Amino acid sequence: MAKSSIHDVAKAAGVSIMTVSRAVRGVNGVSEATRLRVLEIAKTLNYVPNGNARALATTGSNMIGISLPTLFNDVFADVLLGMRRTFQQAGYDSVVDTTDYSSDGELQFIERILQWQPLAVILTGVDHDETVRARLPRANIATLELWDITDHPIDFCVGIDHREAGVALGRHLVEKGYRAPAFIGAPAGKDTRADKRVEGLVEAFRAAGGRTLRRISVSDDNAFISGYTGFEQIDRDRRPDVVLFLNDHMAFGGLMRAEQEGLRVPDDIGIVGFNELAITKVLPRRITTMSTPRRQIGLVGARNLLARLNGVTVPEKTILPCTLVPGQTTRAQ
Amino acid sequence: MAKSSIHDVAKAAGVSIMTVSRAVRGVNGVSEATRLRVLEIAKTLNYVPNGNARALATTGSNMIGISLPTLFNDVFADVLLGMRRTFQQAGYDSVVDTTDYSSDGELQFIERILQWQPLAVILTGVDHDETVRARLPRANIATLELWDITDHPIDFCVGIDHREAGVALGRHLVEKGYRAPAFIGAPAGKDTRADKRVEGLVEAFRAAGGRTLRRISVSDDNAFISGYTGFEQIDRDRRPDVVLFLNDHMAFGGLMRAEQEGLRVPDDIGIVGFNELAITKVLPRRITTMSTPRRQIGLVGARNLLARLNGVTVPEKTILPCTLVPGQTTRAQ
DNA sequence: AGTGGAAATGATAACGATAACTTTTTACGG
DNA sequence: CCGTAAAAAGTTATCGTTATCATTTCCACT
Repeated sequence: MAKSSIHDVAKAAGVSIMTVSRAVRGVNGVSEATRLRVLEIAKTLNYVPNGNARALATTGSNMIGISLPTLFNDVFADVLLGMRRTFQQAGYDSVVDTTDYSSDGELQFIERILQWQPLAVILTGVDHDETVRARLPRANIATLELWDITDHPIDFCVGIDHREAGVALGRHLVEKGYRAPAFIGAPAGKDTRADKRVEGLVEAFRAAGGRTLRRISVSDDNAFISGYTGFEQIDRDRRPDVVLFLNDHMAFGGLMRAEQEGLRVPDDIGIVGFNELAITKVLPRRITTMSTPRRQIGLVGARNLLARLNGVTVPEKTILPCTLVPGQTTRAQ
Repeated sequence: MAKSSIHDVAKAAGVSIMTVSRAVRGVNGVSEATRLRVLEIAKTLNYVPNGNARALATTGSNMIGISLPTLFNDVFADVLLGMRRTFQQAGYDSVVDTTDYSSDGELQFIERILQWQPLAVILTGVDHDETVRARLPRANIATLELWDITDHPIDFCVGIDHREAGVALGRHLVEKGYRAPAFIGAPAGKDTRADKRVEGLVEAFRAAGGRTLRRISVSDDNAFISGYTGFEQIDRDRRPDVVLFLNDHMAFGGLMRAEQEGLRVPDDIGIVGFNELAITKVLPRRITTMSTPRRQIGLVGARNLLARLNGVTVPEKTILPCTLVPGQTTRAQ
């Protein structure tokens, strides 16, 4: 069964292609009788409108391109969840791609997606290759930057203040008496959001006269494993009193390793995660973490984008609040 | 800066549009000098070829559509990992979408993706809406079914034998003396792969004269949480001696709940997962599970698909082996 | 029956690229 | 300096659809 075009349907139905076009789009200008007949024939012929021709003729698709660093992180799955559903209900198609945290990957995504004349582009974070900005003239393509914020977004952004989150976390730990922090996560420069949180941490600890934060980089794809192996790399002679992880899954991996090494948590060492991922809800001891409004970021981002597409002006910068979640993996006092 | 077409570039460069077309595609028939000049101008004009027009003119894109049930499952992230990289290196674009385990969602995916004249389509599982098969005439669109297997694939399939995995797991547990199994997972009919595993389990336990398997359905998006809440629903008066979960994350959630209820694992109750997800590698006690070759499924699938696209005949059915991983959450004897 | 106007239908020209063919230019040997 | 083949560049038709405008059909009302 070869693929049939609007032409074939028209011929089979004995009408012009315009009538078929109108019938399948459900627009006005066809009698109910012919519409039904045309749709009937279209179905038997297995007719599927050619999106390329359609997009070409109407100059512009209804597609929204979404770029994420990775799918191996519940954070982005969460963000995506609210978003895609919203777009779909509004009649837009969305296409997701991953960059594996490389700005080059992001650039490639942009180049690929722009070929399809998208209506909008959604990027993760606010730090991009210089070329990316140049390629996204806000006049033509609505651009949403998610998960991080900046005073000078390409178009507009919705996210959390990572630096501030780092500061808040750091101050909390300082209050609890911690003075020698370590951070385990992606290498500096890879995940710029994490870098900003680390900056905030450093500031908070420095203000309290604490020891310089030690940073340990790990690279395994999987968070549990990299948390575990990251913890192994801690210098046993100058052991930190608290270890902060890129996220809760890594923190859990680290926690497992700590216990295996015979360290008592939180007495010997504190463990801190980030994001308040679902796993923390099932553990007997809550991990100290920072709750981030991921679902909401997706929702607000999507809604703002829809508004923006309909010509409504939206705020350039939307900051959503995080909440500190004290747990039992850091000292009570 | 308005978007510019091949026309604008041609005019600016003082050549015909064909020359621009050849230059940007890097095909033969343009002198090195003009090519450079054209590319230079194209760059300054911010020219991006219109993929829609291109696909229309060449009748057919280089796009591969991938349908997955969800991104909230490391299994599919794993499968995807090897696949997309392979496609990208081979010069194909891939587009991922999720169905949330609904066959209607899958159908919608098909309808959407077919508009873009994809080169190939990748589906998860082998059980589809009747319409899906009709829409995918293997002559036109290569179709790969992943993660499950069947004797009559739409085109060809690469996966594991879920029923057999269930039987193997069941036999192992029977050997260990278990006779009263329960399964906690998605409602029957939602995840057909899980259903097949359950079938296998039922068979194995029945053959040993065990109690009928109890099935508990949970629906939370998150595996840790649904494992936890699923375990709560266990009938305390007729407690099973072993609980099998849809996957290791759910098993971990269940394990946490069991311990909170004061049950000793494995003495009071056995806990079994599936997939050997990364978290199992960091736990002090290994969860009894079944290791599945997810990465390999992605790789083999992708390679076969590439071969298929180049006219090579590939096997209709490729079964990859699973490995039982006995752990400490079931009795040793 | 005749007429005006709305509804239904059709014809034609884009949309932005590529394929296939034709024409012009270049290069080189005699 | 000519002839000729190869390389470079251009012309035209086409892909499948939609926008726009032109035409036909259908009714309701005088």
